Amino acid sequence: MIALVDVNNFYVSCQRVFEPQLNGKPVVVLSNNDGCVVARSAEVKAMGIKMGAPWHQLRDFARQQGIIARSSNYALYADMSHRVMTILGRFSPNQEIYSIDECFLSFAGLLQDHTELAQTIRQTVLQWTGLPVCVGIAPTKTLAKLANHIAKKQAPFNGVCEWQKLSADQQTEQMQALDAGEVWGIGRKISARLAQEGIHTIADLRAANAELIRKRYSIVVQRTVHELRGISSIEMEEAPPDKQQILCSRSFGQAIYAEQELAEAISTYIARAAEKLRKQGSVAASLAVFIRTNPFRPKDPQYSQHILVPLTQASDDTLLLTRAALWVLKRIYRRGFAYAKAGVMLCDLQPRTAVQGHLFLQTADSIKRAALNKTMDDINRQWGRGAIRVASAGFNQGWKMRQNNLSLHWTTRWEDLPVAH
DNA sequence: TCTGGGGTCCTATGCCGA
DNA sequence: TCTGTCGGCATAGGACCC
Repeated sequence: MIALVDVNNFYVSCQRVFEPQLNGKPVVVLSNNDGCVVARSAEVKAMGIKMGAPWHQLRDFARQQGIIARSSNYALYADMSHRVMTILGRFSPNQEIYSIDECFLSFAGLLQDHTELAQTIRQTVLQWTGLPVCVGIAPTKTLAKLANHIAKKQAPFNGVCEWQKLSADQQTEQMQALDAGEVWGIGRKISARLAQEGIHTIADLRAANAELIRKRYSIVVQRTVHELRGISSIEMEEAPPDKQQILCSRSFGQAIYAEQELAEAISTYIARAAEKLRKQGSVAASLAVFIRTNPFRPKDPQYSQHILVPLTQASDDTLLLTRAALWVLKRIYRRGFAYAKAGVMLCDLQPRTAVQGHLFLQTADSIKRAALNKTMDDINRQWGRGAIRVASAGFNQGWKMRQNNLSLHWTTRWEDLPVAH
């Protein structure tokens, strides 16, 4: 049996832990650059505001309705997530952290009543972190997700839905009441196609011909059908696999024109990506850079370009990767465009231990260089990101993203530590 | 003025050599 | 030698997730 534990309105709930005056009020958290709505409190959902809605279109309405906005504070969410996951890990020997706010726990071989245990989990997480969670329990991951959804939406469940405790008729009723698009793995496109074939509800999808589904859609959708029938087809993952690619991209606070400014942004992103790369002990054998104008302003001249280049030797060195990325930037940069976004991607990742030496490359400095990178990582960990950086990352950074409603870093910065009176 | 960021997996396609 | 086929591989793009 598998439990899915999920924090309700995670980002909003994190904000409320440290700003209790936000409880009961309509609150949204905005994406990077204060672009669109990425988390909504129950009050905001009730107003019909959609996930992903552009904030600039909502601002007037929000002001009228008294909606409170916060810029996203990822340092806070990452830290709170870590606390929640650590607590949840105590309840099962087998935990798969699926995203920043949810994880699967294996309840296999557990003697205790599952619903009781899930209630204990809810109380513990709430008491120790201040965050509300709901739990879905079922024989497959897809059903556990569905049960979690039901636990969240239907008050009588009191935050926990154990699928097996519903009768067959109740299970069917629940599935008939929900659109197929609510199922984990069925997105907008596939649910639209399913609807054309008369498959509207989850019950319809469960009853569909799995072989036909495989032919018309994909093996992924077929697995989902099996999972809905209680046949486990998506396994628990013990350890998170190493990343296959590492991407860092941002929209700019305002449009930028100069190659110099793009170079600063690219340097900053490479430094961040390389840091992640070193953290997982990998090296990158190729690297991509992209820049683009704002596609939401079709009347402006548009330009979007990216190039992927192989590196002579796979590396995790910030300086080397920066040099390569700036070289690529020179190739794709065109004057006269209003650039809105840029990014870098590190690809063809390999374990550092598996790197092949290069016959013609000097590596005399490589040990020194590794030490330098480690020192930079140490300094930035202790003093905050960007405390030490490559000069090409610049010092003005006029392209930095907007964060007009950023809260304090209550749990990760000493000077922001809340004071109790 | 103002529309996120970071991933994964799968399929289709085209090329190459056997 | 020519032609057809097939599997493997790389790549691009689409779909999904949060």
